[in-house]
Amino acid sequence: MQEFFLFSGMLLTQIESPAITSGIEIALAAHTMNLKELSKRLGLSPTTVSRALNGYPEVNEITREKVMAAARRYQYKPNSRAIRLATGRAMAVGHVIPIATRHEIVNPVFADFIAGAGETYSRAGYDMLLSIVPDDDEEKTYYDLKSRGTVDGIIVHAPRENDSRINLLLEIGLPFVVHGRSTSVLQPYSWVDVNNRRSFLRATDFLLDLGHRRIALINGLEFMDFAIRRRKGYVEAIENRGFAPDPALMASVEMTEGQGFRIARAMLDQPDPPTAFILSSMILALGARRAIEDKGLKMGRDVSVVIHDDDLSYMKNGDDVPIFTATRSAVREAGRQAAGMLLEIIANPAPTPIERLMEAELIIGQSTGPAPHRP
Amino acid sequence: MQEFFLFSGMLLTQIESPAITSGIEIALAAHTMNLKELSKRLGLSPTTVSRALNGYPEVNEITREKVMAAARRYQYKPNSRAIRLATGRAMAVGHVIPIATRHEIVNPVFADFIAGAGETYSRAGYDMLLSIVPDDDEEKTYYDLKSRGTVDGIIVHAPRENDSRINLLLEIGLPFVVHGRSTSVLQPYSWVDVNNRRSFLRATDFLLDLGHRRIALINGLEFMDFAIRRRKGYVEAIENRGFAPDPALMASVEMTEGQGFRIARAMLDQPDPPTAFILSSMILALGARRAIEDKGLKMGRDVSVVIHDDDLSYMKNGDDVPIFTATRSAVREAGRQAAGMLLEIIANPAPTPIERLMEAELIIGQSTGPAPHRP
DNA sequence: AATCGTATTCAAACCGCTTTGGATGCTGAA
DNA sequence: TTCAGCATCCAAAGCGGTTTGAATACGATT
Repeated sequence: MQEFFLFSGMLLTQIESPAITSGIEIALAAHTMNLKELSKRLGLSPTTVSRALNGYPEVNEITREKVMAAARRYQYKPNSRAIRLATGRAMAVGHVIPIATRHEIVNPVFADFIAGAGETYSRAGYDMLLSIVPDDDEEKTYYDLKSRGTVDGIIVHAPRENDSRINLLLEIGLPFVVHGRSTSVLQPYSWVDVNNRRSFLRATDFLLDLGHRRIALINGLEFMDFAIRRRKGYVEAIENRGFAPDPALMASVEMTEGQGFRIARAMLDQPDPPTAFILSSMILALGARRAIEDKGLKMGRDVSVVIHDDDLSYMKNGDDVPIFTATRSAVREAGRQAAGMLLEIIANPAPTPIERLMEAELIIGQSTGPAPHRP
Repeated sequence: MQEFFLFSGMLLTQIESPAITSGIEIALAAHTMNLKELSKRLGLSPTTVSRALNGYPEVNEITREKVMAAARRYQYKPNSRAIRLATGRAMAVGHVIPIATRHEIVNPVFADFIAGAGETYSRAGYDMLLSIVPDDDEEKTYYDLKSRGTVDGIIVHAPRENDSRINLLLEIGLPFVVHGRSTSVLQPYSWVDVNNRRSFLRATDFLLDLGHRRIALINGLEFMDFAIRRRKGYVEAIENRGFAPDPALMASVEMTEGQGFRIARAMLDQPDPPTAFILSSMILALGARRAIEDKGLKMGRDVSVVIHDDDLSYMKNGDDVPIFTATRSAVREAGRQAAGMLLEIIANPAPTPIERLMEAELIIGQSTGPAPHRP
């Protein structure tokens, strides 16, 4: 390395000797082709080369061509660490995935959300940083990310009803977009969310219109904001018709197949069982369907089921005809949107936060039908 | 900003005036507390402060205490961009997630694998970089990651039977660990894998021992290396008993619920239907179970099912008693292992690659039973 | 011919840290 | 008393880019 610098130092004064330069080309190209080297080869200053490559106007077009050609030829790629230090931008966005310390569940929608976001980032030349953090020291993570300058912004996942992370991020001034909302937070902030309340209101209405009166809700854990909103929609629809929601038909659980099965079975075993289920996820629904069929009932005839469908790529709701009637909202698209918004906010720190409310579409599948007549 | 620097320049000459320093403390602390500032406050050189914080021996313990205290007090966090440039290390690991351009499926095991890996990284102070890349320009991504110095190493996901990525990575000299293996690659490389062949051999053996003779295999797409190995194990077990595998009982599909349903139903509709299924994933199994029950058959009695269970956190195979008999291998643990190996390789580039073969355990659930007598 | 504006290029400072190669002062052996 | 050796500390040179503030050349203007 020492030698290398000495030698390249010599080159500086002997730049006109093609014999020497061409001799070294191969040996060095393999090692490190950096700006200094490249400009030396070109007989230009690093300033000009940098500008040529970055499209600044104050450089002769002919020179620019030459520089571009040389960059291609020597496969010059600017060192991202140097760029980051020099520009003061991290060119990276953080996704902090909390892992509930009690039950180590990784939310399955992350995969698709992140896939969507990733598309946006790579198009914009941004990196995506993933932090898997036990949910108790999540705030410390945000603080660190900010003060070490590792990222330019953050996506907040899985907001709770009153999520302290939002205030923290506002305080420390790290740009962020929330995937979802946090009801009790009063300060304005940017978010992308599905209209959960409305989705579940419509789903419930749909079932009510079919004549169902015993409609069960199997929801996600209700410290999560989305779950609260969904329950509100469900309750609202029932009360709109002058009925009272039955607590025995409302459950709030971890969204696994097993829980879906367990709760659905328990409800079906009640004296006055539900004739319809509304479920917060496809995975819950798979369990519920099992419970229904275990009881010798047929889904869509004896028991109706409506789900919320995040349209996960590996968990499609039927390939042609949807199996489940569902309120569908593609989480991947939400990922794209959130990422786009965040980059926008980073680029020009917005005066007013951006809010994007996506409506889920109600798609009719084979899992719903008119309420059966009571025996 | 201009002003700030001017002012802090004055401080240099007036360091002994506590009145002034304390006056500025708050105003500045909020903005940027960097090494230069911190050392100025301490009346020490950046060299010493840096060494004190990084635990170098050539610094007086009393000085070190003071430095540590000041760092805490001013909440000094070294800028990660600067560290990275200065040390030449990225302190980051890349996970390149290929998205099949045709069918945009995100492999659901990624979430848990990455959760496992993430634990290891954050303990070691490494960042995790996620690149979601259409699988056609995946190689370009690796090349970029290397030459821009964005990461110190890479985890290769979802290797195919003859995966060109491995040779590429060996060539460009970027440390990596493969999650899985690539049969046709001859050069040695580091990997973590489940013994897929053996798992499926045991699963098949188990069913054969129960008297099953018509055992169907619903496998993942067989350009994937793991799928090939699983099929080998299945075929081997059958041939070991002097039987011939029946192509009509072997399918290779995308691992979705829908495909599981479709293939299982088609097989059950054959004249000589299978009495048992071996399935490459839990999600396939959910579909197969639906097909079985749709036919009025009972899983575990009329039709046996064995699955491979990656032990995904949101897709547990029963909470107490396993629902499916399964060859289980926790993908999250694989993530931890792979990450650990990669960091090890980065720390001291190993002379010989590390290989870790994990055995899956066969757990007996409620989905298997003796082969029913033929009518 | 002198002056000016414009186009083009460059030297040097800077981003915020690490690390090399001395300095400095003090202790204890010769 | 002298000097090697050790403990501490520091100035300055990187790391590999970007960016500021000039310098230079040249055709156009007056």
